[in-house]
Amino acid sequence: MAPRFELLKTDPTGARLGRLETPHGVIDTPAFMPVGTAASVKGLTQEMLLQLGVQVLLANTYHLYLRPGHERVRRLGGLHRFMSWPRAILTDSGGYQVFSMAGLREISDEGVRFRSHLDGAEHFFTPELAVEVQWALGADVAMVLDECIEYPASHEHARQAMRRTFEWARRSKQAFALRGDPGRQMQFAIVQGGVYADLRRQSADQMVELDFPGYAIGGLAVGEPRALTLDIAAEAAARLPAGRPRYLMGVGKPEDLPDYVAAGVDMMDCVLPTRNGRNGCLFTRYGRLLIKNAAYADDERPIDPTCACPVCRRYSRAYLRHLYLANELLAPVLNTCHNVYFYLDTMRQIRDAIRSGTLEVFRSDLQARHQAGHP
RNA sequence: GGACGGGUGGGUGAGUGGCUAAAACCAGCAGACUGUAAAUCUGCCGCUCCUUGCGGGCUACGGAGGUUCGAAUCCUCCCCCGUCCA
Repeated sequence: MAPRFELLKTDPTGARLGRLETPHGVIDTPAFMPVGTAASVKGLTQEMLLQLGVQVLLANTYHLYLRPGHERVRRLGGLHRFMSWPRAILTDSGGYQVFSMAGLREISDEGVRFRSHLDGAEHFFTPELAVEVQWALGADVAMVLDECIEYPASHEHARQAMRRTFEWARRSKQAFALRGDPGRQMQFAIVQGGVYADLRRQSADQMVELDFPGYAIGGLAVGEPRALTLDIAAEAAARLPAGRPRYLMGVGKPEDLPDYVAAGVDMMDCVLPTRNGRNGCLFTRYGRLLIKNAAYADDERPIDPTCACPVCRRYSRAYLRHLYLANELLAPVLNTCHNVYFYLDTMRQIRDAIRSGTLEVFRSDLQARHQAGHP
């Protein structure tokens, strides 16, 4: 299979410009992927996502396995058809749920025993099952099951999780090979190792040895200081082959995105634009804006006067504040729309900056704006 | 005119002698949120003072007075509101 990732340019900062081909269209990288855990980016319709220019979104293997069930999705023609999404989908494996549902699961080398948060039923998740589910869903990019650990964690604990994640990656690759149609789906490995640089290097080397079409860096942004996130991400990224896409999982704040890109990351995803939008936190070039603040009660300006999104073109802060306080359904919709646009637009600007060799300028401008705050 | 029931902090509404500046919820104010168990969660929410502390002072449960070491809670009178009987 010919490599589908094309590296167009590498910036002196380490930032990369590229494109990833999938059965459902091209992903221009560096890319931001909105999170649609349950086959829905909360608050937005697929039509809105298309209009915003989303090229790829995330869905979650574990959640869709529980509900509506991967076999049902398969019968209904696969996830793209089921949710009427024509572009690319990357499914997370359920490894994050190992972390986030720590109270509801028991982990062993064989796999993870989950107690469903929906009905309490037990489910045994294995690397092989994660492959099977993602195959049934028909994701363009499938992630291997990994063990995402908490922060802080001891070196020994991180080493164990790294070891297990490697073993699972090996099994995942084997299970994936049995499917026999690598043109339909790409499988990405996940580097673990906590915040320990030696483990990260080791984990990356191991995964590269197994040879995957793409590599993710997982287990970060789980509570550690941001500088550490960046250091470890860069440490891991540096070990990964230049010709393969690199996906930093679960990041980040908008002002940090260019830093991750400069660390050599090609893909990112994060719930911040969607979740924070629902919670009234709007991202702008000048930093966060909490729309419920009394200061905006009579403010006729848009969220961000320099933003070209459908929300900023039409609605005032005063109105958006009213919607939020009144608990109107439009509030999360409009807030999420703005935030997702903002993330995508930031990535667009980052790609432009790499192309024109001005990423450093972009970064310092961004930093200056954030320090200055809202005008 | 009579018989019951009721008047509590911005709202609804607990609380029947001290642990009560007074539950809970709502509203309001502020903050958090990083591969989504999140349209969620946290803090503040009578006034005031400062050496910001499980700190001091003041005011407060319709009104006035009383009983008591101590009252939103008990007693008396009055004023409102609701229901029913005349």
